[in-house]
Amino acid sequence: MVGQRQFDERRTLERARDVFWLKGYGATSMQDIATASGVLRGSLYNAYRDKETLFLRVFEGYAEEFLAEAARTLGHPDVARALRDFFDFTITSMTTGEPTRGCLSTKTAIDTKAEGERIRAALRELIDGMERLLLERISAEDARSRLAIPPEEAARVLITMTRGIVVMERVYQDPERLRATAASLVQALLP
Amino acid sequence: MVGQRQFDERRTLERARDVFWLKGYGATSMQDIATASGVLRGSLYNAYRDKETLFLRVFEGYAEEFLAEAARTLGHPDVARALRDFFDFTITSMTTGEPTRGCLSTKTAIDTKAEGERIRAALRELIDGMERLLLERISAEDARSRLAIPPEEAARVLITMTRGIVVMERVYQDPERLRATAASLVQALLP
DNA sequence: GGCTTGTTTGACACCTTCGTCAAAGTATGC
DNA sequence: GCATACTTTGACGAAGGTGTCAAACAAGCC
Repeated sequence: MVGQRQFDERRTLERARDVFWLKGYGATSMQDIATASGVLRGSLYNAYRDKETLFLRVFEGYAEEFLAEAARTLGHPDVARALRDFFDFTITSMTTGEPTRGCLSTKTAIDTKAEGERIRAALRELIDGMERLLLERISAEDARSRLAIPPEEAARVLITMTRGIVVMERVYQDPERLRATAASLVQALLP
Repeated sequence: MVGQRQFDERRTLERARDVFWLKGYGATSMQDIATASGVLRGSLYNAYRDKETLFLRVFEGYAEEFLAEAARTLGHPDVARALRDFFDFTITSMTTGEPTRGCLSTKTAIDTKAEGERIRAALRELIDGMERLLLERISAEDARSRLAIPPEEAARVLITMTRGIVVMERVYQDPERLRATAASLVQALLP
């Protein structure tokens, strides 16, 4: 290789992620990312083709990290506790920052400027992954018998609930309320 | 009055609502609304001051109508059926149109370009109203005893779930799946 | 008819966006 | 030291955004 990339790719993608996360896909301009990363717009276009492709690259890393951390939070031997830990993780993640950053995947799902099929597919992949993790956990011996409804249904209710919590965070800005709602659901699913 | 408004205000606000609903607040331009309504941009600015004020005006009508219809759907004497009817109404509402329009309040809640305090307040008002309706219904004699968790908590879980369903609609475009998820939750809350 | 008062209209100023491109720069291999 | 192959850089074009404003207009009142 000759004309080598001058900027730190890892760092740049991280900055891009932060901007996309905070402002959302549609409201983020390439200039925003250029400013945040210190890489000129032209270089970004040269390296990543366009905004959508750059975003997909960023989202890939985000999803991977998110799933890895989520899996860790589901580790507690008591199912109810594991689920609360899981919700706690997502809530902490979305209420981090000032102003709070919310949830990148949900922002993207709702963003009308992010309706391309590639983005949709990436979103589905992440949500499917989260649902799979939840299903695995609540299908375990100890959980299965305690569930109020079949594990497949419970997993879908749980994953849908995380999305709802994200929206409520935007409206009420109250993490405690979110945790309480999550705990209520867990209570109902594991009576 | 002398210089009277030339355009049909009711019709214009309806068109504006449709555009906001489809594209979301941030992605909608005044020109979009001008085109959809046939009213020139200048007239819109003259009549409504700016985009945010116009939106608030539109949202007011939307919220009122939504609450009225939601209240109607909760009327069935059997609680479980009433709740399913309620979810059915929201799901039908968001999957109407081609492409499906989703949910205006959720789109607005997530839109980073709609972070003004007036808009936030309007959103809270609507969600509070929906929660109140749900709480009233499930606090009724017949329901209270059947609930797996206290009615206040159940109401909050339910309203949060509607928001989650909106997000899942965006990702999977599958109304049946949404209805199934809603039914699962109702099943868990009313065992 | 003419005054008043608001609406309509189209042009305007100014800013931001995306994506492109030619020219300049630079590290490597030979 | 020079050709190669890629990146960087700044300018560019075309499009679209918000909000403003002066002039034209229309309807009622006297």
